[in-house]
Amino acid sequence: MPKAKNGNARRENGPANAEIASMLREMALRLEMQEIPFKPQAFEKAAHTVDALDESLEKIHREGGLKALDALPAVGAGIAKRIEEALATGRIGELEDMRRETPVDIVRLSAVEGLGPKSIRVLHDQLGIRTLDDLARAARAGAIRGLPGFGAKTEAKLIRGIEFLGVDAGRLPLGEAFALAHRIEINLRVEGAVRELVFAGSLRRRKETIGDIDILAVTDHPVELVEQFVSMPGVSAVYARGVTKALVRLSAGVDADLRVVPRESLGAALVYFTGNKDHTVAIRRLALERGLKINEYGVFRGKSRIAGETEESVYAAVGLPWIPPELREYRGEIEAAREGRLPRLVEQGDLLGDLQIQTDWTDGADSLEAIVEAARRMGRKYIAITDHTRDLPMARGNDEERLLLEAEAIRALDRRMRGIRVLAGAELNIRRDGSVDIADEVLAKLDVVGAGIHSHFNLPREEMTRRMIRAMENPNVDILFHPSARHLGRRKAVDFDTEAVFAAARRTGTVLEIDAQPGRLDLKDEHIRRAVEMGVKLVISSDAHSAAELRYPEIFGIGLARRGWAEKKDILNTLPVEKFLKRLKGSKTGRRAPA
DNA sequence: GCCGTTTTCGGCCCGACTGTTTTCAGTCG
Repeated sequence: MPKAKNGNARRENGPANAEIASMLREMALRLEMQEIPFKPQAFEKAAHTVDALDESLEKIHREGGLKALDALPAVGAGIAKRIEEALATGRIGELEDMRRETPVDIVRLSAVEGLGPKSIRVLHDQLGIRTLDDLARAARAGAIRGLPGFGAKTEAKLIRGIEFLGVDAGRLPLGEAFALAHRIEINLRVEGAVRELVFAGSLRRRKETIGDIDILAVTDHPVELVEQFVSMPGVSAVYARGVTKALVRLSAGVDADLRVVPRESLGAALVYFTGNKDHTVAIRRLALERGLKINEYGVFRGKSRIAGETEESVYAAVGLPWIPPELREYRGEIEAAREGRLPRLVEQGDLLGDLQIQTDWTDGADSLEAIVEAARRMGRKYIAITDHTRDLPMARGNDEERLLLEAEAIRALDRRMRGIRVLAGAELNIRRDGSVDIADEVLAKLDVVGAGIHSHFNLPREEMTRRMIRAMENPNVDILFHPSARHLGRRKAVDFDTEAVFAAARRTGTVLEIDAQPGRLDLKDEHIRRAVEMGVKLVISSDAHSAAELRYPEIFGIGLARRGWAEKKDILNTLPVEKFLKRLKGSKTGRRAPA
């Protein structure tokens, strides 16, 4: 759960980092639409920096002024001034001008797959399209084919893209919900009225998208707390407010629900508001069978309350051990609990290594040295540096020569470092035919080789499956990175035969990655569960592109693995480095022993 | 607009693919 830093919590009234980052991104899109060279990338990079920051811009500016902003990577004098303006006024004047000049909803339009700023400009100039609705109407009416550069296929693709966006409308990706929850917590804790504050619902279950944010609070000042809640920044409408309950709409597009509960009912309320509906119904049914009644206030026999302060007491009352929140989806967890065969899930603190990290050798924001030092400080015992390879020129991917050069730099750094082992690796590109973009003899010299799909996302299932299996059959490919290649809310998972791919992973000794980037969360929970059942080994890695992202495995990855019923023994990077490498290389078929 | 073990000015966006073309523009990340 997000925790406010002790003591110095401040009410955050200015725009959050994420909001400023989106303003900068929108400026990049609009500059691109105007076909202004180079500036778009500059704004895009700056937005990335802001997203990856550990501290709030507001704090950085308060403590170090304009100079401190200017010192941030990819932020220079120009963007620093715009950030300062945004902090002071909540807006960037230049962005407002651009919006007035071309009033299109470029953010949502460019979220449609295959639709970029140049095309948006054409659609606006020729058809007056401003919004996603305009676009959907025009596409369905067949008004888009026939525009210069557009044809029937593009039109159909746009319709598919719009429909895909609509599927998840009204739900937030876990990463965004998490950040939002963190801000809410800070705002509620600032006055000191809260004794306990916990998030329940799908956020606590770490579901990949969140429909609303459920908050439980214990307080001696319920009226004040509710008042604080409904008047905090980011609330766009108040649906309900009472002494024990308030429901608001957030400008981020989801609802937040606050319930004030008595201390002695916190466990019962957590059970009541955490599980999905089926899980909760099943628990209440078990209670009925025993002549008990469960509600959000406790477990009752007749009028006497027999449990409810802790979750354990509630589950115990119906004859079950405590069930971890991530399992409460009614997917067999109740039977497993009753029969004493709940998995011993991987836990926070179990991870010793991180196997996918990018640096500024390619598209990462931080230097090799900086990221290794950050990993060491957070307690990692080993990390693999896996910069991109040549097929990804936009990420300045390494060719063989540069890859070996980087490996040398990594090994030199490893010799200097104490307390952390630094492994030389790469993130290869899997080509359309399943081959990879770096020669075998070079791969054989690396410690950790991951390969992932970065193009040709729409191959038919059989071809995609063959492609993935062929990549895993390469004796030098240790890990399949972000196996389904999805981008939450933006790009669907590629279509592949999971049974065949997982079987091949097992047969070839290839490890599957659980990519903890909040935009990826890949593999997803049910695939993790199936992979575990099939005996496939997994790693949880950050896919970090900056030091701040190194914490993704703990924030998102562990929860995801737990949703997939993964135990510590299923996750290879819970092993110490020597054992890890032995397992990684030893299980791989067709691999010649290193000379 | 940002950046500097090639540079305080002149580089940065590289290449494959798709769908639209009939030699190319836009998107991908």
